[in-house]
Amino acid sequence: MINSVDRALTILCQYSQRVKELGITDLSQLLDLPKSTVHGLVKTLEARGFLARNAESGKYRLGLKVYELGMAYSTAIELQAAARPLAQELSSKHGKSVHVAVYAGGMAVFILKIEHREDLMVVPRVGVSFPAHSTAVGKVLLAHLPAAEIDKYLAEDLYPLTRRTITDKKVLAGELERVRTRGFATDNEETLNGIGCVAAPIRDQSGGVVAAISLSGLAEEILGASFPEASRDVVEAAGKISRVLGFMG
Amino acid sequence: MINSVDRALTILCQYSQRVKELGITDLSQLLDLPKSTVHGLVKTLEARGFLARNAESGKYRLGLKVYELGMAYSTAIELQAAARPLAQELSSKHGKSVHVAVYAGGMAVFILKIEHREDLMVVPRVGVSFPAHSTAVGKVLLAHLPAAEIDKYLAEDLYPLTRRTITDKKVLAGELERVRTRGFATDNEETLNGIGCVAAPIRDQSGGVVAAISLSGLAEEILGASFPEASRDVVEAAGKISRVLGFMG
DNA sequence: GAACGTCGTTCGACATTAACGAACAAAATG
DNA sequence: CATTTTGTTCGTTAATGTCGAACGACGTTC
Repeated sequence: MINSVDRALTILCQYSQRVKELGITDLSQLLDLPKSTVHGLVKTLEARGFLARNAESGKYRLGLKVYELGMAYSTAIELQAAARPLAQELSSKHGKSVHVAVYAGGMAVFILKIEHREDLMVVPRVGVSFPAHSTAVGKVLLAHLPAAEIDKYLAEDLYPLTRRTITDKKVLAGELERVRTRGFATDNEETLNGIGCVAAPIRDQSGGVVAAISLSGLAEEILGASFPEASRDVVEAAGKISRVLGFMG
Repeated sequence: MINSVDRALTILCQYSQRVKELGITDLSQLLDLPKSTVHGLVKTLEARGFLARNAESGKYRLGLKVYELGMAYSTAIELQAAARPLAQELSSKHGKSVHVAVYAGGMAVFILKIEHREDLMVVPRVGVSFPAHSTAVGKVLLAHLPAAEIDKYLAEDLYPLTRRTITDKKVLAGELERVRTRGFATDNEETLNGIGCVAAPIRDQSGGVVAAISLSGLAEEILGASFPEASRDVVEAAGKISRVLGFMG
């Protein structure tokens, strides 16, 4: 692991959809490094277009190169191509939002969203991430990780997002076991109050789970009267997408 | 400029929408560096999620972190928010595709596309870049760069994309001057045979040109009978978007 | 309007450490 | 089964990234 490279990447990781601008001093505090060290790293990132300086504030934003590369992220492109038509179909049949997410570092990162109505905006925009232990897609992805990875996740703090978020390791471990046997996961107001989700795993030709698809709506609806149909359709859509990706079920 | 960081970023820059996977050996040849050096850099990039290893091929792809950061590229988010409604309006009025692009390193990078019909797919997907000297948006962006930057661009080879691409420095310099005085640029089959575009500059509160918007269609249509209306509407849309961004014209 | 604080930037000395090539193992290829 | 190419490891060396202090440029405040 190369020190300076790791630090440069850590600088980039400070940015998010919420954190748009950071100055040299901000970064030197965040990384706990001398300003001169950060300066050198930032200037290198700027020269390659990974950071761009805001003329008025003097602070740095993410550069265009980051955007270009982000749009070249082939995994998302391929998953989107495979999932979009079936996700659209699922969404319009139920009149609810559909999301597709992948796993990374304890988070479910959303790479596709299809919203049926603007009034129920669950995921602000593609690219954001939610904790794996509270969301339905997160639980699906978590449940199919290697055992060692699951243990690592369970070892960390299961922080609550709502009153219903599962914060007990034993309970979550049992829930993940249920996800594997049932073939789908639920989120009963564990991430957002009033919102419920049902999610199922998407597999590729290797048989491994590469993503998860979910249907979201009011918890009382989706986990109530329409639950049998919703869970069936989500699992079915996930299966169809998996087959598009080359999975031989 | 820090050597190792620069090299790591260069590795990332090897990837594009066309180049999805690269192995250690591929990269060591591309960068003309020993394999062991590349190996260290790649492992660092992988540890931070900027690269991900494909289990079957053993080669490396862009990692999810790149996607997350790309979706956090605030410049594009803000421009998209400001431009989308007006671009949509422009597109549906003319029944043609509309694009918005920004400038970086001699290229026009597309950050928004609104297609009216699927049969006329000019820009494959957002995030791709086209040469600045052949496209209408490119000429607009080029024309409003600092003089030193323009000279630098003109000093390089103006490679042709079609028979009509401007490859002469003097001619292009004159064309850029016309773009500044007229307030818009055209692309008369200079990028793609049969395709014509009209583009105008988008400015922010500082008055500087931050992006360009274009209307594309069959060259004989858009640069023929509908040219007066098309150029007027594109310039008008660009002006409205500029005002949304805080420009006081 | 002057003094202060804060910002990004430059510089040089020091010691860390990134870079390299060779040798290794592992897998694909014929 | 031989051969080539892959990714990986290791140890040495000199290159170079790191750091703190000092600088100049803004913006703010009293």
